[in-house]
Amino acid sequence: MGAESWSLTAKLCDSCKAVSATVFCGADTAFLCLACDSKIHAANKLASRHARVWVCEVCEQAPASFTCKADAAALCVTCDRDIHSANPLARRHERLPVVPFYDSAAAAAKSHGAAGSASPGGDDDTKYFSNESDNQNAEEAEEEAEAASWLLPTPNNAKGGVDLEGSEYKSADYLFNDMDPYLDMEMMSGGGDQKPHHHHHHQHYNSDGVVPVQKKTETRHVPGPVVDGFPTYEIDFAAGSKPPFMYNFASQSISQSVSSSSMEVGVVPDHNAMADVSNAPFSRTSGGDAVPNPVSGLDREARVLRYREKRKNRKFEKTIRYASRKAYAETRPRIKGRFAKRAETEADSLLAADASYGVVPSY
DNA sequence: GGGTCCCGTCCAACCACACGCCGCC
DNA sequence: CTGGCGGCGTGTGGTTGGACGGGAC
Repeated sequence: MGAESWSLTAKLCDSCKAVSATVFCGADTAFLCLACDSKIHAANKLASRHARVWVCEVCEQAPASFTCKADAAALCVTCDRDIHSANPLARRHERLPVVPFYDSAAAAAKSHGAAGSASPGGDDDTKYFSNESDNQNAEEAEEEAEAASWLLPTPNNAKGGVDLEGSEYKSADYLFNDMDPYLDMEMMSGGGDQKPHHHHHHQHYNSDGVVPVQKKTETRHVPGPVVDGFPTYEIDFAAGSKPPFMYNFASQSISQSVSSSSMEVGVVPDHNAMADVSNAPFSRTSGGDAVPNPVSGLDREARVLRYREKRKNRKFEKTIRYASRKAYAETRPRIKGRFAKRAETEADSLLAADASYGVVPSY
């Protein structure tokens, strides 16, 4: 799964014009495929210092500006707003400004699993959840980090362990202060999110849920004015931290029609709003020459739909941590679906089978 | 419009046990 | 400090009962 599987045309590599672009080089203002990126940016020392970012996974037309941990996706400003302005839960997704990489895109893809976008080689499932990889430790660390990003601090934690003056608690509070509590409940169930430990749909907003929140990181997100229910950020990067590779994040009226929830419940998008969104220009922080307008409203709608489906399949599948346990569970006897005690004879035969396994029988 | 019934959908709970983890020696 | 051992907790999947939503009456 990946860029190739998207039926709509992704932006082509500015260099070879043959393959869809997966990275964007700000210095060159060029969209490049993996191969060309490696070729070009390994050419000399100067080129190797070009900061690159992934191309947005949704529109595949613009440089990613944010990485959504919950969606495990890199999104451009417009798509980020499309998707995360939809509802309170989506708004709570922890998004971090995309950090540019200077290494080869292939290497960056390996080291920045969740930060990647339109996946190099096309298979971001592998990137996010490669289960048989050689790089087991890095993978586990990545998984842990991702899992951690999903944990919602309980109010107790927020009050006790987290500085109330910090942005973490305040931002969550901020994000919820205007929410419609009955909006987008299906995010938790229909969307296949990690299961809440409470009963049924209407109880999903709980303090101990697993819905991620905007968390305090090395960056400080200072909520600005809410634009149509969506906060505008002023991101203040702490001294010492690298400035993010960002594009403008202009306040703009935005419809909530293009959203995870609306898509998932089949609400017909407001095409006027779609056009409004898709026509939103994104300009570069430097240079000022405009990047081509991403995609039409319908294209965007289709892309977002595909993205949603992709995310659903990818992100919310049950994660098997121990394949051996899975294998064992599948072979265990059951009674009405419940694990049953293994009959002694069966256990004996299994033991015998184990004992004899690999032993050359003697006659 | 409100109440009741029925049907379809969703999901937490249940079970046994191998294995990972941790403390102890 | 290291390795072995033992105990405890965790994770695993198919089925089911209960709860809920929505439509019909």
